[in-house]
Amino acid sequence: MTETRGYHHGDLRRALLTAAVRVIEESGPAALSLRDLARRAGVSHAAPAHHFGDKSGLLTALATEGFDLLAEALDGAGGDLLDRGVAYVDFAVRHRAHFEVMFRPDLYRPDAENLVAARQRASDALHSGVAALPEGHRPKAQDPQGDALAAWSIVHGFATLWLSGALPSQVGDDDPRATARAVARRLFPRR
Amino acid sequence: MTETRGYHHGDLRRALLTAAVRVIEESGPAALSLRDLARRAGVSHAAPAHHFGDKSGLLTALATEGFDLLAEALDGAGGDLLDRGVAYVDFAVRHRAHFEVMFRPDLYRPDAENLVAARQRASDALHSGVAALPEGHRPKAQDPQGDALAAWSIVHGFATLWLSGALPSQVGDDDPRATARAVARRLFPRR
DNA sequence: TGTACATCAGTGAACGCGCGTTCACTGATGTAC
DNA sequence: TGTACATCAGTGAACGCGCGTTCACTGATGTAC
Repeated sequence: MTETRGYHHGDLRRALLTAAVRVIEESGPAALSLRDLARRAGVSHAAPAHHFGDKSGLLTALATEGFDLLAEALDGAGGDLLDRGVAYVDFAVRHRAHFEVMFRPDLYRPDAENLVAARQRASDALHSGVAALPEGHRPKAQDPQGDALAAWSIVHGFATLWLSGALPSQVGDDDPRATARAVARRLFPRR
Repeated sequence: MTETRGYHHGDLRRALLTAAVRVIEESGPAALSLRDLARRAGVSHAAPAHHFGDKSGLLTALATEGFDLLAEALDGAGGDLLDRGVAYVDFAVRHRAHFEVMFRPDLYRPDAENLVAARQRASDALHSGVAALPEGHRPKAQDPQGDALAAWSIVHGFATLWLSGALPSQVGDDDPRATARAVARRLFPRR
């Protein structure tokens, strides 16, 4: 399993981020420690500081990556608002570690340059979906801002509830995407 | 400030819960430590164990209280589904510490008897709102389960986004209730 | 093709800290008679 | 009204643990000439 390696790791930065995702998926962000990540990467406990400085540096990198992945996922979902909503939920489910960190700005440095840029890209992707709606398909043509907020709320809420395990066990257990679609569709009855 | 007290505290259990709410509001649940709570309550660090056993015992009590407060808030909001949705958001904003803990079952013991009962009461309150909708006011009369899930998702999503500070700064800063109402209304265009 | 040197990545020992938990204890309170 | 006793709430000392951070170091890599 463990490949022998020389003094240098090769891609420790990546390895630490991957290990962090694993830990967060298993036990949540609170369980994260740099020493543990170093252990998992097979490296001395002081090594992580080299790449991230400290814990919040690592989480800033993770959140940044998350916002970029989200922007990609939304843009890759096409122009249909419903598809984009489903893509949002799908992202949250498949990248739950990133997702959890992204929406806990107390865990990282929300003013970091890279992070701000990535968050903006995700925000643009989120709003361009609503803006691209053909006339007559919007719930209320007068208020695209409000439309976007409502759409964001419903998919974010579903994703959050699903991830926290708050939903009754029969609901969307095996296929959150289909349930998410059914839920989001209620916002846009004309579709 | 500090009242002199004898050997016995009087209501240490309550004092510890109140201190926990304060800490969580300031720094999140991860920052919680029994020793710190004991310090804030002016009591020796071993005292909390007497009332809650351990940290997850304390958080179980906090979550239980939260579900009960939520059930009360929903039932007190009357029969209008929109009012109930707003009450949900209002609860989250005014009891953010409870709210945050409630939806992180990894922090407490989700199988504790009192907790299960309180959660059930909250769940009943949540669904009775939808069931009470007069015919014709439901978004889809065929699927009240789906209606409830959609309604829950949109208010939960808005509350979560608002609490995490993810919303652009102009949105609902001073009055989340009004914004929540506008958002939730989109689910029920007939109202 | 070889050598010298700068730079970078990772090491390992050491530190101090706050934490949870345990345990024998003591002070206060309530109740039985 | 008083006394004896059980119960309960809180104490304080002690323990072992994992953590973050610092620091002088060493091994590996790349580049200039």
